[in-house]
Parts: sequence; structure tokens; C-alpha cells
Amino acid sequence: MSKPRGPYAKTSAKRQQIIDAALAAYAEAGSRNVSLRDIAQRVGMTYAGVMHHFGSKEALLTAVLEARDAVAEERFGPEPGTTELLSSAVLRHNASTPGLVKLFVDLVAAAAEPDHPAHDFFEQRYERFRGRLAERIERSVADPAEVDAAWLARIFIAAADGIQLQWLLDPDIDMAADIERLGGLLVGPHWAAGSVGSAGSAGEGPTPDAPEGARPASS
Amino acid sequence: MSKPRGPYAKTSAKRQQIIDAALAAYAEAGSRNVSLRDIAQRVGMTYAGVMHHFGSKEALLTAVLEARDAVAEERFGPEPGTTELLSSAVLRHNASTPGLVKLFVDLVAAAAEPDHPAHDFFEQRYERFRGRLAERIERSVADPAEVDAAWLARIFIAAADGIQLQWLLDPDIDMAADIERLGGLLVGPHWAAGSVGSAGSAGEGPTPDAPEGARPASS
DNA sequence: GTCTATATTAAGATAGAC
DNA sequence: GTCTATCTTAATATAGAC
Repeated sequence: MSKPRGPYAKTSAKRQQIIDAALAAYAEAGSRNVSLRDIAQRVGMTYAGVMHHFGSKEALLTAVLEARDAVAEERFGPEPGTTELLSSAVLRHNASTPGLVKLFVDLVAAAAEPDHPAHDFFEQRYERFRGRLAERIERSVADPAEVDAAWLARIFIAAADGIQLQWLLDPDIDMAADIERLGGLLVGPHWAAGSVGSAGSAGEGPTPDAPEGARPASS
Repeated sequence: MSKPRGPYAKTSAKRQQIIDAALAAYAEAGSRNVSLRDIAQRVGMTYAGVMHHFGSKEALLTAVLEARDAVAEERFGPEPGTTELLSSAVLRHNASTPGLVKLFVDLVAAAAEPDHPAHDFFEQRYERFRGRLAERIERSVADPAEVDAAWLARIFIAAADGIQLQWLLDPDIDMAADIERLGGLLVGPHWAAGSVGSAGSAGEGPTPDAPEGARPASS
């Protein structure tokens, strides 16, 4: 997956370089006003050169989001479920990169079309995150039989996505605090016991280092 | 506001005709593959003719969403706050028009950009809906001092928006049931006492006629 | 005042030279 | 693997007919 040996090493490096440039472009400019020509210029290439590596703009943007996921996966390790509970820390980090949040919303909206290149990616991504979160919820409550973990997972991810939508229009909204509070209310004090401060508190806990690309289902 | 007398009557009619055509186009095709030329063709006009009436594509699309809001406002009457409680009925209706849901998500994502033509529209729309919902929540609970109505409004609208995002990718999700259940859990049995069945139940209540364009903050 | 016709600009996609 | 050149489509602006 990382650093392939062989004739593709150079290509892979270029790809990563382009992805980084795209990431930077969206972080700075927001998703409007970002063309493939802009991105190409950042890496000292032409538009056609970028197209050669990704085939289409949508493929490149999907690769950008995949790259963020990969980074998150690496940081949190293989233990399933725990990453999702960090969502308030993630939202806190996302608040510093509105361009990337916008990229996510833009792409997921476009990917709703069944024949969109990124459709399968997002479908599987949501499925995966819902499954993991549900599993983690079941293990964190006293009596798993009393909660509908699948429903809770859907709702929680929905709230996280939706609050980012509102935040994009009104940056004064404290996304992380709102979601943390919801977690405390929905699954009780066990929520986020792993690393974030106690639920219900709206203060900004320590949360050592919010990883670059970790989030439950929203960018 | 409606049916102006004078020289603009014909223009106004044309505008409405175009809006209806755009609505139909999005309902059928989804938001990709819909160009202003498609819409123009539906009303027997050229692209430039449509442009004359709206000035830009974004202005037209905003007008479409405004028109839906206007219809909802008319149906529900002036009583503030009650409309929002119908959201599960609205979501049930929205489930039949994925193209329009996609239009909403597409536009709101684009409108996150501060200089986007529809930015102010969405900003005010969310502000308005949050205010109304918060007010209604305060009146529906036993002790208003014990709930943070503003937070509940943000979270509830966020969940409604977010669940539609998931539904676009997985139509098997029962948006209305999920949100109804959340309402019952967050603000208790008083929730949706107006017209929808008792909260917490995932069944599909009667909800006589879901109006064309009513929804709290999502399309 | 309302619309058609046309031109310009920009972006994504493709073909083929090197 | 990278680039030049070209094609297609969409958005925008303008001129002028009725």
C-alpha cells in the first residue's frame, strides 16, 4: 500500500505530491475556484500531466479523501471502533480546515448519483463507519440489549455531518461541543471515555493531537 | 409577492414556469446532468431566455428552493414553530424526490463559500429554522429551564440533514423513522404531538398529506 | 420589455508527439 | 511519463430583433 517498490515508485510519489497539492489548494481556497490547472501549477506540472495520473477530477478528489482516511487509520491503529469516539476531537480539528470540510460535502453530494465515480467509495465508507461505531457503542453501554446501536450510529454520524453543514454557514457554532454533548446524552457517561473529556462538557478538552484526517463520516 | 398586476404579470408567470421546469428536471435526473439548456428546453425557451429572467444558474436554483419554502409557508400558515415538528412527515415525502434532496445538498455545500450568491439565503434560512424550532421545543417541554433549546434545535436539524445524506447513498434507510425516534428521545413524548404519531415508534404514521416543500432545514 | 442569436471565457476530457 | 493541441460543454455577456 505504501511506498511500492518497482517501476511505479516514481509514479506513486508524483501521485502523492499531487494529492498534497490538491489538499493544500482546498484548504486555502475552498472548493470553488479550485481547478485542476491550479493544482497542476502547484506541483509544477500541466493540467494534462495531472489527468494522466488520475484520469478525472473526481477521481483525484476521491483519492484526496482516501488519503486522509489512510492517515487516520495508520495513526489510530487497527483497533476497531475507538477512532470514531474521537469525533469531537476530529471536529475540533476540522474547524481549522473549512476548505476540506467543504470538499467532503461537495463530493458526497455529487456522489449520491449512482453512476458517480465516488459513489461506491462513499457507500462503503458510511457502511464501514456505521458498523464500527455501532459495535463500539454496544461495548460501551451497560446493557447492549437495551440500545439500538445501529440506529444510534446512524443518528450520531448524521448529526456530525449536519452540524458541519451549519458550521460552514455559521463558523461561530461550536461543532465539537455540540457533538460531544450529544454523545453524552445518547450513550451515557461511557461515551468518549477513551480520550476526550467527560461528555456533556462544552469546554475544549486537551485531546493531545488531533490527527490530520480522522473523522467518523464527515470531512 | 404573488401575482403582481401590471406589466410584470407575464414575466412572473414565465419565472414560475421556469422554476417548475427546473424542479421537474432535478426530480427526474438528479443534479448532475441538469444544465440550464435542459431546463430551457422544457419550457420551450433558449438558454439565454432563462438567463434573462434569473441572471445566473445559482440564482435560479436558489429561487427553486425559495419557491418550495414559500409553498410550505403557505400550507402551514403563519403559526410559528409547528411546521418544524412535521419534519418526519417531510422526510417521508422527501424520500420520494431524491433529486430535490440532492439539489439542496449540492447548493448548501456550494453556498458555504462566503461570496456565493446563495450564501445569505441559506444562512438566514438556518437561523430562522433554528430559532423557530428552539422556540417550539421550549413550549413543548415541561420545564423550559431544564433544556438547552438552542442546542437541541441545532442538533435536531443537523441530524435531519445528515440522515438525508446517508439516505442518498443508501435508500434503504428509513429517514423519517430515525428522526421521529430522535425527537421522542430528545424532547420526550410531547414531541410531534401535533400531527405525527407518538414518538419512538418507527412505524409509518398516517400524516395525511405531506406538503410539497416543507422541511426544517433540509431539502 | 422580452426574447433570439452569437461570442467569449473557462474547465474538463482526449489524442497523439516526444 | 509528460507535454502540446484540440474538442466539448457550460456559463456569462452583448447586440439587436420584435
